[in-house]
Amino acid sequence: MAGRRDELQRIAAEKFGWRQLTGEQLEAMEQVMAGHDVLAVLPTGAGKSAIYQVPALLLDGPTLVVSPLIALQNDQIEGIGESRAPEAVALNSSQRAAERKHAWEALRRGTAEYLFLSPEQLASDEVLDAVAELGVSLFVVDEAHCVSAWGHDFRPDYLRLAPVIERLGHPRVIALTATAALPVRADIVARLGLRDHREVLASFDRPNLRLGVDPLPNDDDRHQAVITRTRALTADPATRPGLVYVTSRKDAEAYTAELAAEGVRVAAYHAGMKAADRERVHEEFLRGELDAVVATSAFGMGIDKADLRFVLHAAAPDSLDTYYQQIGRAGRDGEPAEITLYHRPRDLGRQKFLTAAKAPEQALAEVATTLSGHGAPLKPSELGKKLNVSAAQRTRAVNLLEQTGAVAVTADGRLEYRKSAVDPGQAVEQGVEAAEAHQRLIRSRIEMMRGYAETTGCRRQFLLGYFGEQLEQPCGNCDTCIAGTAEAVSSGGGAFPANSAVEHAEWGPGVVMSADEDTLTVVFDDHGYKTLSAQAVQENDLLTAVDRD
DNA sequence: CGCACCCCTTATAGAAGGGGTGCGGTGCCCTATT
Repeated sequence: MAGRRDELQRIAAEKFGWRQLTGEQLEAMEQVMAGHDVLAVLPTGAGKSAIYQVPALLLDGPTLVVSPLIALQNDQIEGIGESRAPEAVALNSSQRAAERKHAWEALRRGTAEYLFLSPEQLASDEVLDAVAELGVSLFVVDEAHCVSAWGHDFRPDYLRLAPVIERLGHPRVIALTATAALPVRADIVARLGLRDHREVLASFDRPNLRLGVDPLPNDDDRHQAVITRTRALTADPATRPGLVYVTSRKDAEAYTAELAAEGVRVAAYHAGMKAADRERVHEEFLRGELDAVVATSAFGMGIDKADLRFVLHAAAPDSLDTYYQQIGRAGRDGEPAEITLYHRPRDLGRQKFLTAAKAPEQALAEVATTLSGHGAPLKPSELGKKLNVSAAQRTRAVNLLEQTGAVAVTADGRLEYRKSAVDPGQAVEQGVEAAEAHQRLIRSRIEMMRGYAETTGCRRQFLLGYFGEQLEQPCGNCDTCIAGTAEAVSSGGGAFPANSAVEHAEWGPGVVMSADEDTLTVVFDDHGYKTLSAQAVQENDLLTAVDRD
C-alpha cells in the first residue's frame, strides 16, 4: 500500500505540481486504485478534482467526467491544460463541428485522457455507442449531489447514468460532491448503482462561519435589513466581498439597483441574464472588482474564491442541503465570515410551490402501456417516437417505473417491461406513489429549513445534526450562543443514538440523524425528515431498533 | 402558497374594497429563423 501511496504522490507532484496531498485525497485515490467505487464528500476547495485526475493516469483507458455545467467543464479543462497531464476534451452543444471532431480523434488516438460531458450527452445513442468503444477506465460524476437534487425532475438524465455505467462495463466510479446529507448520499449510491463502494467524508463543521438568523415578519423590514447590512459589510474592506442570495430574478435586479444607487460595487446574477453578462459578473467577482453579487441559486457551482466574508440570504432556500452549500462558499480561507438568514416563515410557502413537481401521470401511462404492449425491448429513442410526451417527461416516467421495478434496462441499454411486473395500470399507480414519496422528502426538507431558522438552540448543532454529525457543545459562534439562549443539551437519545437504524409503525424504516434529551430527528425512507419528542417515543414505543450491516 | 397588479364596482366627489389573473428556480439540448 505504501508503494501505491508513493506512486500517487509522485504523479501528483510531477504532473500537477501538488506537493502535498491530504489524507482524504489519498484515501479516496487508494480506494479507487484498489478497485472500489468511491463517494467522496469534501468541502469546496479541498481538491476534489485531484481524486480522479491522479488515478486517471494510472489506469489504462480514458476517464469520463460527467459535469453539470458547460462552464464547469471549461474550467476543469483549462486547469488540466495548465498541468503536465495529457489533454482534456469536452463534448457539448456549444462546440463547433471541428472541435467535436478533434475531441473524438484525440480520444481514439489516446492522446486525450479526460473527456467531459453532461448527462444529456450520454442519453444520445450515437455518443454512447462511440464512448463505449473507447474503453473508459474511470467514470467520474462531479457535483454528484445533482444526481439527487436534479435527477428526480429538473434534469432526469441524471438518473439514467447507472445504465450508462453498466453499458461501459462498470468501470470504477468516483462520485464527488461538497454536500450530501444521508438521504442524498444513499440516493447517489443507489441511483448510480455503485458497487462495493467506499465513502470518504470530511467533517462538515466550519467553525469560522458566524451563523445567525434575523426573523422579520414584515417584507419591507426584511428588505431594509438586507440592504442596510449589505451596505455596512461592503463599506469595510475587512468584511467584503460577499453574496446575497435571493429567490427570484426580480429580487436580484431590485436589490442590485438599490445597492448600486447607494454606491456599492454590486452586480446581479441569475439565469435570465445573457450568457456574456453572466460570465462578466462571474469574472469581475473573482477578480475582486465587485464587493457583492446578488444572486439566485444560479450562482454557486464553480465559484473558486476563498475570501468571501459574508453570505446573506434575503429568503430561505428549499433545504439545509442547499443552504449549507451556499453558505459554505464563505470563509474558505479560514478567516471569519458572517452568515445571516433574513427569515420570514412565508418564504417557505413559496419554496413549497417551487419544488412541487407533480407526478407525470400521462407520461407514466403512455410509457407503461407502450412498453408492456411491445413484444421486444425498446431503445429510449425508439420509445420516444411512439409517445406523445416530451423527452424530459418520458425520462422521468422511465425513472419512476424503473424505481418501482415495472421496467428494467437490458445489457444493451434497451427498456423492457418486466414479465413478472404488475399490469400497466398498477405500475402507473406505483410510479405516482414513488413520486409522492419523493415529494414528502422534499416537503420535510423545507420543514427542517424552518427548524433551523426557528430553533432556540445552537444553530451549528442543528445544522451539523442535519448532516449526521454531532457537536457535543454549543458552538459559541452563532446568534443563539452569543445571546446566551442556546442551552447545552446533552446528546444521546438513549436507545436510539445518532446514525442508528430504526423502524416506525406508520412511517417504516429510517435512520436517526440526531438525538438529544428532548428530540430525535429521524429521516424515514419514504416519509423524509421527522422530528419526534424523545419523551413520546419512549412512552409510546414509537420506534424499534433495527439491526443493519 | 403568497404576492403584485389590474379592473371593476361601490359610493361618493377622491378613495376603498373585492375578485380575477399571472407569476415565481436551477440547464442541458435541438431546431428554426435572422
